[in-house]
This record gives sequence, structure tokens and C-alpha cells, in this order.
Amino acid sequence: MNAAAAAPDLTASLEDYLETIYEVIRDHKVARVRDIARARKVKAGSVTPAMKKLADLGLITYERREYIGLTPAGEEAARRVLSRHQILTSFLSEVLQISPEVAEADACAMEHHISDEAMDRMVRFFEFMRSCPDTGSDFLKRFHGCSRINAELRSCPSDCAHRGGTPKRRAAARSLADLQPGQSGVVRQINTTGAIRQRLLDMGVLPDAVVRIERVAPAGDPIWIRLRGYQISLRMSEAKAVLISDTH
Amino acid sequence: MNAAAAAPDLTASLEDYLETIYEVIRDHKVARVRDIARARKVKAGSVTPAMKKLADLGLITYERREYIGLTPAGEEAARRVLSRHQILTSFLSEVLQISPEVAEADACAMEHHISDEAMDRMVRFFEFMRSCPDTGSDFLKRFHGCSRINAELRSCPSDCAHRGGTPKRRAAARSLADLQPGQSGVVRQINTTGAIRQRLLDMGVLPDAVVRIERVAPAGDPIWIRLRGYQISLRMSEAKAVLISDTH
DNA sequence: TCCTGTTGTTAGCTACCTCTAACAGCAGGA
DNA sequence: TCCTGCTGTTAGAGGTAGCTAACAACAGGA
Repeated sequence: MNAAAAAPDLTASLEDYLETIYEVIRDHKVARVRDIARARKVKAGSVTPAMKKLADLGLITYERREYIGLTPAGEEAARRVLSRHQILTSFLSEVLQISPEVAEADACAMEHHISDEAMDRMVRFFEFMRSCPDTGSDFLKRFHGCSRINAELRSCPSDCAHRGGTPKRRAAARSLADLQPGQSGVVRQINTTGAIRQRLLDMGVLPDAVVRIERVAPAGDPIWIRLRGYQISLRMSEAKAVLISDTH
Repeated sequence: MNAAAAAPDLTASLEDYLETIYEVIRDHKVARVRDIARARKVKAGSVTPAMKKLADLGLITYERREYIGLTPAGEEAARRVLSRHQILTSFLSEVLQISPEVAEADACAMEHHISDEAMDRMVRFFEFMRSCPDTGSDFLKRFHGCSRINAELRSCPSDCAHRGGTPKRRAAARSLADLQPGQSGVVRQINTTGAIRQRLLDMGVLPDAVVRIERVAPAGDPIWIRLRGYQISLRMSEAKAVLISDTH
């Protein structure tokens, strides 16, 4: 009950070491400097000073040249980091359908920064999904069906309710390229894939963003839009991929 | 098209500076060292060397004692970071319903680490939610209804399909406390809130985790369970809150 | 016993990022 | 004109974290 408070502000690096020690002990029974270095992809010379710090904090048992062990407080801290890692990985791969390797890498990078609150919400998300199969997994199935197909065919599968869309919605299927200078719209969908999609996302062209056409080049091709107080220019091919609806 | 490649590996700190400059210029027209220091909550003496680095990288225009501006490449890099920040904030607050301040803080911490792939998936999530209102937002409404009530009453609202549950499901509403030593189960739900919930999550008691009762103290109160290869002990009050189903 | 290879420690270096404190440039007021 | 205060720069120090290279401890084989 006091151990969590006993390890107040570990650095990301020390948290990583702790997590690594936990996993090495779990998998190999004992943890040596060498194992930790290999698992963390650092040199052995970097491990020793980290072990000293963790020992000073009372999180590991460490005697020169001996096996390394976790104290109860260290075990608790390690498990805390690991559980964040696990929930992030599950969320990224199962809900967002990110490839296992990338999910793992992202989880590693983010596990040190996520708040208790976000952690808790992700868990609730899983609880809901598992306990409401008729709604929860149905939603996810639709989402994954839509978004996967989206990446290839740019249209929803036949079992998706919005495949045809309501008349109102169908009428609203305009792109940024259809707007006149001075007109505004709200980004609904980035209807393309690959490098162009990534470029649009990187520029901040995200769902719900309000955009306004500032001016159009004489040739009609590059258009300038205002987005969150900044002006950016888009090629016609990019603008056509940005589906919008009216501002409300 | 080449600017994104021109800023290959900015440190998290430099990305933050770039993002700050972008926002300061957007809000105040010009950016001075003082403004940046204040926005990033660092001292002015820390800003100057960072500006030199960014200028060396060709991302900002910087002359000693003059206003600071973004080059096209710098603007692109800043927008890239900012768009990550925005999508993370939206996702955390709208989908996971995390409070605005925490969502903001988490987004700040994670924006430097998230992959293109995860970013893209979050955007797709929003696109789906917005374009499939009959399914998408319905799911989210149910999730938020369930999970909010969950935090207070521990039961689903009357409009939630799983409120009563199927007979099969109702029969499976056992907790860890109902298992005998040697028996296993799969965690389905953490049926409690506050500190106990947080403690269970921190220990790695997460949905879908397989747990096995190792032994029970003579008094019956602390029980030891095996979880992902490690043994941890739970108080009865904690074990009762962990709802499980059979391993399949 | 000595040799050798593995393992772990140490020292010295680099890089990043921040701070404080002293100092420089500049503008406005007395 | 000089003084004063705001702003920005610089130098020095401290913390983290990684590396390399030299060295120490130890075990097993010849």
C-alpha cells in the first residue's frame, strides 16, 4: 500500500530497466546484467549505473556481481509499468488494429507517459466490449470492416449501414475542391490512402477541422486554405480527397 | 514534399519548441524568446540554444535579438506535431472521455512517440464514427453510458442491451473469490472503483488476463494468484471485485 | 597451475536539456 | 546625457543516459 508512493518519479529509463528485469526474471528465473543489456539493447556498461540507482531507491536487490532481484516495492512498480504496456498494446492492436510490431513499439514509447485516467478508460473500453457483445464487438467489426475496406476500395462493405447513406448524407458528399473562395466547411473524411493521406493528416487536415478557402491560383490548381488560424496550400489532387460537410 | 524528410529526427524537446513557436505566432503574430519561454514554462536562458539548433536545422528563421519565424520546412514539421497532438486530444477526450486537462497533458507527453500508423487509425476511427451515425455514435453512447454508470452504480443503464444479460452470461458472473486453489479464469471486469480498482489495474489484473488461484491463506483472506507467470497476493475485498469467466 | 573467455565494473567522454547568474543591447524617461 | 528596466545572450554547473575501452573477477579447460 505504500510501495506505489515509495517510487514517485522514476525516469522513463529506470522504468524501462525495472520492466526489463521483471520480464527477464519471469522468463529466465534469474536476471544478470548481461541479460538486461541484451533485452534493452544497451551495452553492459550502461546497465551497472542504472542498477545502482534502482538499488538506492530500494526497488531491486543488487550486490556487485550477483544476480539481480526485485524488492516487493520494485515488483509493484514494474508491474505497474507492465500493465500500462499491456493495456496500450491491446488497445492499439485490437481496437485500432495496428500491426503487432508497431503496437509494441508505440506502447513502449507511451507507457511512461499515460495517465491513470487514460489507463482506466481503456480498461473500461475492453470491459464494455467484452460484456456487451451485441453492441460492442458489432461496432468494432463494422469499424474494422469499414476502415479496412476504406484503405483499399474507399467504400463501405455491403453490411455497413452507411454504405448507401441517407439522401441527406449522399447530397453532402462534397470535397474541398467544390468550395469557392470564402466558403467554409468541416472536414468529414480523408478519402485517399498512402502518402497523400499521410501528408494531409500531417498538415492538420483532420476530421472536424474547420477549413475555409482563402484563394485559388489562376491555373486553379494550388488552392490556399485557412486551417486553425494558419494558411496552407493544397494541390487539387489533395483537395479532392478531403470530403467535407457544411459548418453548423 | 521534401520538407518532411528534411527534419528526420528532432528530439522531443525541439519538437515542443517548434510546436510552441507555431502556436505563439498564430496567437500573437510574432514570436519572441520571452513568449516561448513563458509558453513552455522554461527560463529564457534555455530557449536561446534551442533556437540555434532549430535555425541550424533550417526550421526557423532566427537572428540574434530578432523575432523568430518558421521556415516552410519548420512550419510543416510544427504542423505535423500539432496534428498528432490534436488527434490524440480528440481521441482521449471524445472517445475515452478523459477530462480535458488530463487529455491535454497526456497528448503533450505522447505526441512525440506515436507512430504514423496509430495516428492514421485514430483518424479512421473518427471518420467511421462521423459517417456511420446509426452505428458509430450509438456504440460510443452505450459505452459512455455504461462506463459512466459503472463508475457509480456498477450496473448498466436500462437501455443497455446487456443490462440483464443472457442466462449464460448471468450464470458466469463469478468473481475471483469463488475459485478454488488450482482453478483458473479469465478476467472480464473489474467491478469496483477508486483506489482498489487502480491498484488492481496497476498489478496487471486487466480484462482477458488469465489468472489461477495458487493458494489461500489459512484465514482465507489473502489469496495468492498466478498472473502472467508471476505470483501476486490479493485481499478478499480485491478478489471479490474481479469478475471472471471460464478459460476457453 | 596457468591460460583464456565470459561477465561485470569503472572511468572518461559525448550529447541533451535545464537552471542560475552575469552581462549586453536597447529604448524610454528624467 | 545618463539611468533604468526589459529582453536576450552567454558561460558554467548539474542531472540523465548512452557509449567505448580498460580493467577486474571468476570459472573451466589444458
